[in-house]
Amino acid sequence: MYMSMEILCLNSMDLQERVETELENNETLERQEEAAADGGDDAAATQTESPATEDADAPGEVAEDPLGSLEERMERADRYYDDDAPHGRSASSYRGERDEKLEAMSNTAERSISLQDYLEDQVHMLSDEEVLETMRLVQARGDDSAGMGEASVAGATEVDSNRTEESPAEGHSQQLDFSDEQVKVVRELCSSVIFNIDERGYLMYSLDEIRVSLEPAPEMILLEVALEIVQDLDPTGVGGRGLEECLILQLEKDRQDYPLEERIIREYLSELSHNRLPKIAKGLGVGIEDIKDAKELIASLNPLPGKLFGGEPPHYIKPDAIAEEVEGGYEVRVESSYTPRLRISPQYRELYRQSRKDPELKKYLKKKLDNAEWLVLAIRQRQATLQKIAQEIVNIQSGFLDHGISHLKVLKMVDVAEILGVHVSTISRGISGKHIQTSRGIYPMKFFFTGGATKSSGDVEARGSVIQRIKDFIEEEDKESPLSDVAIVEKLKEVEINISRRTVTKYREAEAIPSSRERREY
DNA sequence: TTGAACAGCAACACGCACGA
DNA sequence: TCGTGCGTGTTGCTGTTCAA
Repeated sequence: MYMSMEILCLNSMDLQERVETELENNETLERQEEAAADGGDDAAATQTESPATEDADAPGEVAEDPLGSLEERMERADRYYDDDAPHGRSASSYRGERDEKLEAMSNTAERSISLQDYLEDQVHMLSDEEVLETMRLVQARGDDSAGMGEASVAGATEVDSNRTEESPAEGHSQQLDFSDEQVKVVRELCSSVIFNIDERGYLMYSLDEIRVSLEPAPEMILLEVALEIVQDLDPTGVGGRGLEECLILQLEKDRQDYPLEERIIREYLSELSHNRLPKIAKGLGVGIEDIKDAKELIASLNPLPGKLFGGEPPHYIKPDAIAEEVEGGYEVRVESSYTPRLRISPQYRELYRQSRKDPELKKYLKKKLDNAEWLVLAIRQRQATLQKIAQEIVNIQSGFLDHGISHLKVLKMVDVAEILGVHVSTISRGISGKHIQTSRGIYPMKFFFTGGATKSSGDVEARGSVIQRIKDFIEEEDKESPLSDVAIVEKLKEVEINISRRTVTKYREAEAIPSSRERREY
């Protein structure tokens, strides 16, 4: 049973892998479709001897086996799979109908281009003239800074100071000759800069650090040109050295002046994130309305431009069970189409029968056939157990399927275990890592097992339902005077849900709902 | 082979104190 | 007034062992 428990624990994708491994390692197992193509004929395989009786000394003396001979059991195992096809409907048509849905669920997305590749492509597309243009711009900025002297440098525009902060001296002393060689070097340095951009789209290291990491170390002004080029690429904001520069770059790209927004980003970003608008207004000496407008514009910027690209490939889930609506209820079908349909090879059965004179071969074949039989039956048992558990879950949580999260009921594994008459560990292993497809989407089976809060009436409300109530309260609150967590506790008490303020706070945080201060609209 | 019993662990819920 | 951190008790899940 340990072994069948092992099969029960596997989700459909792991089971598929396990079956493939078994097919590779056990020649007595074969796919049914392969067998059909080979013209395999089970009926031709006559029962002449069974491994269950092989050890009996006297011929014809059959050891008692309540399950019957191994071959009988093998035949049964094969029939189990034959029975798997829905009755009254050909397996092929049935499969054909759901193929589309399954394909939609399991198809793999085209590999998305990485941010680095996207940026590199844009650099390759740049003409030499565009590179030279940026070189002239950076050179002019350096000349201006040098001309203004130290006092003037301090008064230079914030953006310029931001862009040259890495190299206050080099910009003045270094000169560009605008040669083809320098253009080529700048292009190479663009690749170095791009290489040091993280998945957020931010430059991970200072230009100084990047410079010393290169062999030979390039002139700083060329590295500045490279960064300038990269920061001008799409997506806007890429190559910023932190959130502040990232946002400023996006404002600049708009080719309009946003002095208030820039000051807020530079001086009050932390206050802005905590919605402390009055403090910002007071600090900048402007009206709250202006701050609100500025906040709206800043909120429209993308703080993580790199997140639009690549990253981890999406994780596709193959549901292990599918809940389908039937007249007035839900019916669960365990999804078995990902796992090859198995059977025990008639050729090896025949070989086993003929191996009487070769004890070594016979012993070997018996072991393989036993394993094959066990696997076929264990998979069958897994399907049955999974079907029962999933059906019970769907029966209990049908309110959720009909009406949504607010109707999710409190459900413990022990409840389902009691109903099905199995041990709680069977439920735990049965749902582990498995998903069920419902009309509301694909959910981990664990999702349906949830604790909750006890109401004063003695009823229990599921955690998800309590969270939904909190969300509803917040949705309806006066935005100028949002509900504090204590106020939410009081409102929950009105509907007989008694949980502490701390619990409300935890729920709110889990749902990434801002605090009342942060929600307040001025 | 099955499931009961147990221990270990993690998550949850709570109270309290403290600081903004 | 509210958010946050910490310590503690409770609950449920999981892994392991062992007896029937």
